[in-house]
Amino acid sequence: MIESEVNNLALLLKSISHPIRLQILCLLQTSELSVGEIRKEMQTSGANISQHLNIMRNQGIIASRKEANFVYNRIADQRVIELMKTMKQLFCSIS
Amino acid sequence: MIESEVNNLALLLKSISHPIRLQILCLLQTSELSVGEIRKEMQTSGANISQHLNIMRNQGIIASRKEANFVYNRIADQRVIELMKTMKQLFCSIS
DNA sequence: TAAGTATTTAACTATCAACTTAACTACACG
DNA sequence: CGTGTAGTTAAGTTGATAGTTAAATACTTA
Repeated sequence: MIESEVNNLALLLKSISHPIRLQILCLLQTSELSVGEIRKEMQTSGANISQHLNIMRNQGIIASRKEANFVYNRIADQRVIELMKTMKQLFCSIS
Repeated sequence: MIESEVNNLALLLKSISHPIRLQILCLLQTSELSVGEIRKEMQTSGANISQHLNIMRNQGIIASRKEANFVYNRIADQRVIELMKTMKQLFCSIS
């Protein structure tokens, strides 16, 4: 791994190394969801979720589209979906 | 993923989400190395490397053995080796 | 045992990350 | 228009993280 790759990968990992962000990525593995739909599955404020989504948007991991007054979110990078799959297989009992 | 798995995985990812720690893991992919040998490959102080190694030891990712006055380090968890391989394949041009 | 090498630890400073609250924007619909 | 709902943003507080320096430990060898 060259230096820039190490740095970029560290940034990417940092942006997913938080329980709330990991859980959001799990939820988005199969389908696009609005902020409110994500929120229903988690125990924190909407502001907090919005901030965590923003961290991942800034990293290019999550893309959003607005429809009416809902914002629908999806995983923007297929490699992150693959990475999540691998991590589930390696670190979870039932993936 | 259940809640405890999400939390543990977040801790694990956090402990590798730093350029220095990622680079150390790269170096240790194939062989065990002393702190000094690791240091030669990197641009930071020995104290700093020791601190980063300690973060990964506390997480159970790295195991160390002492021989004479060298401390040899290796990746203690085969799953982390697998994870590194996957990340290289996904995010590096030449893995 | 004294001096040298390898590594760790402690103390400190600076920077960053997370959460809360409240204010704000955007859109829908009566 | 005004009200309600969805989501974002800003400000402030608190706690965590990173790096530097210096001191301490552990071992080796003369």
